[in-house]
Amino acid sequence: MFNSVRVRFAPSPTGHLHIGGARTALFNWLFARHNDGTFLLRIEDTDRSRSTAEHINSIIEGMEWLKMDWDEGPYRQTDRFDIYRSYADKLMKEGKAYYCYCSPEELEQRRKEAISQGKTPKYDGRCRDLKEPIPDRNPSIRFWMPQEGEVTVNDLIKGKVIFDNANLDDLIIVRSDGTPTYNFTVVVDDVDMNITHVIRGDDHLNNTPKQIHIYNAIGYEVPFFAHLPMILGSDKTRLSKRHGATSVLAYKEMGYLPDALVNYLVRLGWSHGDQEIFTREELIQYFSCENVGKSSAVFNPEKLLWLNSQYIISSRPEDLAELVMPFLIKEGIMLEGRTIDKEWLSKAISTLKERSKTLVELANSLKYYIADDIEYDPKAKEKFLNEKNLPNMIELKKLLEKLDDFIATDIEKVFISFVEESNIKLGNIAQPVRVAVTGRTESPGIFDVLEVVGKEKTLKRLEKAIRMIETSKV
RNA sequence: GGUCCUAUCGUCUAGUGGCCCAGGACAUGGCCCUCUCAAGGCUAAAACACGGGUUCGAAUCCCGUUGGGACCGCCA
Repeated sequence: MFNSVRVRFAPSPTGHLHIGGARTALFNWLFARHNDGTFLLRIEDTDRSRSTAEHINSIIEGMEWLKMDWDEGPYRQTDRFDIYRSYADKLMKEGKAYYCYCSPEELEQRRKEAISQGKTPKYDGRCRDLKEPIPDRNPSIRFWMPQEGEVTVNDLIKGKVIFDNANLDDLIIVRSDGTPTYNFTVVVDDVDMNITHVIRGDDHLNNTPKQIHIYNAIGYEVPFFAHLPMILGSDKTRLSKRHGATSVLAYKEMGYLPDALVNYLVRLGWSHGDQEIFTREELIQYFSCENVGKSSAVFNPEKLLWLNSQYIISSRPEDLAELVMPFLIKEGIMLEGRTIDKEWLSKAISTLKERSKTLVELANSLKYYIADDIEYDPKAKEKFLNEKNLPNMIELKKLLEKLDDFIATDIEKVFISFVEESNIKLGNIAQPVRVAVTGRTESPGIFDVLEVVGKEKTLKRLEKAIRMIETSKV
């Protein structure tokens, strides 16, 4: 039994935080929070040539955006080389590791040969019993893997998985330049950081038996393992750039809500009966490795989009007003630094919530509320802003001018009585007005639109439309 | 090629031997609501990969086949 749960997310900063990584992080985070444990962030940057500070920042930004807070770290493996060194020395001293003088080129050549002969490429162990160093060569350090027997991985998700030791390679734990390698650093760190549960992608399942042997050699108890199924693209191959956006921050820019992404990601592989939408609290309360599926899942952008629209619908307009602000500026709908009446904006948003699937869509719809002037959609203009509708528009404008309280219920009364008196359908007047005021054929209910746009702008826009029709008449 | 994982509607999944001639959700079609567009409601079509066992009984357990995926680096 362990005292308390300690889990970690250990990304390599060779790219942005992507969908797959984010889900791994999320499951770790949920597991920690559910068990009242500790969640740590560890940057695995031992590959110095491919790791960048920019990616570290981007990963952290992604984590923060998704509101997955960590209790310890971020640790960086490059800060911990002394620790790996001491463990490597210990293994050398105990005869559990040895110097290997084979050069990468030689190894590569032997590997190619093995493959061409149809054999499994495997290190032949030729340096194991070397008594004398080979001069003028910097050796790497290899771990002496047991050659007989088997290891079993007791996986919380996959169950019991048995590996034959004979298939395991003597892997390099320290490169010839003195830097440690992945399979060694993970074990040392997980031991050193008292990790109780290793939750990661199942692409690591095959590494696990090797790591277990390293745990044994170092003399530490192995943690629990949970290997998560992969996320695939629509063609069932590993999710990559080919499948569209894979960076978490790209979804931020496309106007997705972090909670929606989290909700979508958690349902890829995990379920709780038939429930589709969860609050964070529910996720933390319900999450368990037992309910994680074993098979890989295909990433489905349409369902994510639907979830996002659901989250927008259930958000408070005031909150959406804050969230949409950067998009209004980015889309050039609002000038940076210009102030806007928050209460009015919230009212506008409440009419738009259920027709916006993303914050970008919301911002674009907000355009006809905020802008001083509107542009007509050419087709809409042609169909509704014409001579046929002109008399009605003129008449309605007159009636609206007389209205003191420019609120939806009163506006509606004006429309209804006008429609009854002139014996036309509501649509016959609503659509031309809609185009005159929004420039489009689709919008929230016209009475609400007019109220939000306000009397002054409404009349101005109607006037403009009327004049435009009149001048084009000649 | 070797090793390992995996297999329910197009997709995400419920299902842990009888409650299942398989339920929910996205997407798709139809209808309702309606000033447009949505949202919402109703509804339709849509799956246990295949073959053997075990069992009174199998989507569920076992074996095989096939399909899919991952790993086999001085990458992580």
